[in-house]
Amino acid sequence: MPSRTAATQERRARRRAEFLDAADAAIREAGPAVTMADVAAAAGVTKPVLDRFISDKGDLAGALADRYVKRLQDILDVEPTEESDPRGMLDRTITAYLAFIESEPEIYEFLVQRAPVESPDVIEHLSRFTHRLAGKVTDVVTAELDRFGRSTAGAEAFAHGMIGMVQAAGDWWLARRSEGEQMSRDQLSRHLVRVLWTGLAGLPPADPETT
Amino acid sequence: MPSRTAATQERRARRRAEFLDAADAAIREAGPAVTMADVAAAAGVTKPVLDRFISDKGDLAGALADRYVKRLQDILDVEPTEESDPRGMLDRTITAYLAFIESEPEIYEFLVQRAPVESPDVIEHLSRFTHRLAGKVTDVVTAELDRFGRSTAGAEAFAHGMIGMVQAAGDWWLARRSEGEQMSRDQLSRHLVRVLWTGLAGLPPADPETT
DNA sequence: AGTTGGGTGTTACCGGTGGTATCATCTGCG
DNA sequence: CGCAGATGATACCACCGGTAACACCCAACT
Repeated sequence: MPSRTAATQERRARRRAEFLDAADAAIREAGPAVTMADVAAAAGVTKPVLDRFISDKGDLAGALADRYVKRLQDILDVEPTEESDPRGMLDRTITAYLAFIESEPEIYEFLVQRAPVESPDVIEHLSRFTHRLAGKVTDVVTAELDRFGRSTAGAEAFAHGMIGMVQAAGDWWLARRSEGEQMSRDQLSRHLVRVLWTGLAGLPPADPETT
Repeated sequence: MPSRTAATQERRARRRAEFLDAADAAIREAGPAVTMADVAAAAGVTKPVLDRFISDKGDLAGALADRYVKRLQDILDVEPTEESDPRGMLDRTITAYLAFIESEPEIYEFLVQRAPVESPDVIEHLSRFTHRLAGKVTDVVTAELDRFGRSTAGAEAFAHGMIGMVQAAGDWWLARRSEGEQMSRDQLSRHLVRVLWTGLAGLPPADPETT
């Protein structure tokens, strides 16, 4: 009867989650360059205990990346309003993204700068996230291009570039946020949407001999 | 008379450059995750000798970043052709950038992923580079916006976003480059230019406009 | 009850990497 | 020759990630 082991596994999972919480707190407090000892200390235990639940640093980075990515995904997964206006959705998505990086800069930095060098797993994770996101964007963009009668050939490249544009503009905005008067989150989002949306119209018409 | 010391300093500088060459070679051979010992071995000496000329890993990363950034800057500093067509310059710049990351992927990865975590110096370096580049782009963009009679308020955000778009699209293209038939460097560049250039027209006021 | 075994904790250690102190050697030059 | 400074190497330290070994606790079985 595995009632014992089942309960144990339950506990293990909960414990692991606690350690991830501790890591989360440690990152927020000590910055993105946390050590395993820091995390263990934040959880009130010593290293080997931590290791029983989190195999190595790659595992930690992977698990945290998973959490953060899920959170980000939830945040970015804006409800398609009744009329499902793609441009409005894009605006809301970008605004949500900016709000995220603004509220959790340490975590953001850990996620995109520190974690990937710890394990290829994280790279894979982030890459998959980006691709899922780019996939959605590609769908929306492709639909819109069809509506405009434009070639959809470069839709995927455009989607990836679009994500990069939002990220870079977000980094810039985040770094400048404190200096003097700066554009608001909503202003930046609207600005980017405007540029990107109009950029769509720059794609060539759908007849052959494109790109 | 400091002829002795002057000659020595000359030698020191040359030696340092040799070690940087060795580091360069080591990165190309062993990937972006080089250790100081690797570099020392590549230069045919032991660690402490290396340390006499390169104070620490941050120094190494900084010096390499400096080199690579200079090279990239030279590459991106396309000659303004007689008619100084801004759109053509943008196209040539992007193409040159893509050629760089395609020819030196290890160095590119070291520069943007590994080196920044080694020292804030590198972050500063890259940040300055990006800002210089964004400054130039901002100038061009602002001029163009003026020509179109558009607001230049978001020109800087646009410039940074634009760089991010090119980088993200470049990463995507680089990763997919080997898989199946993929768009060529020139195609991607043209594609991005088209999108970005038209995006300019999406910038707001001055008067109501199309779509 | 007592024993037993899995879960939980700690101390002590290893291997690797960045960085340094100390000592040996070579070179140029009066 | 003999000195000084530059150049070299060995041996070491500190820190971090990771692990082995051992000690405790508590529930379950007999």
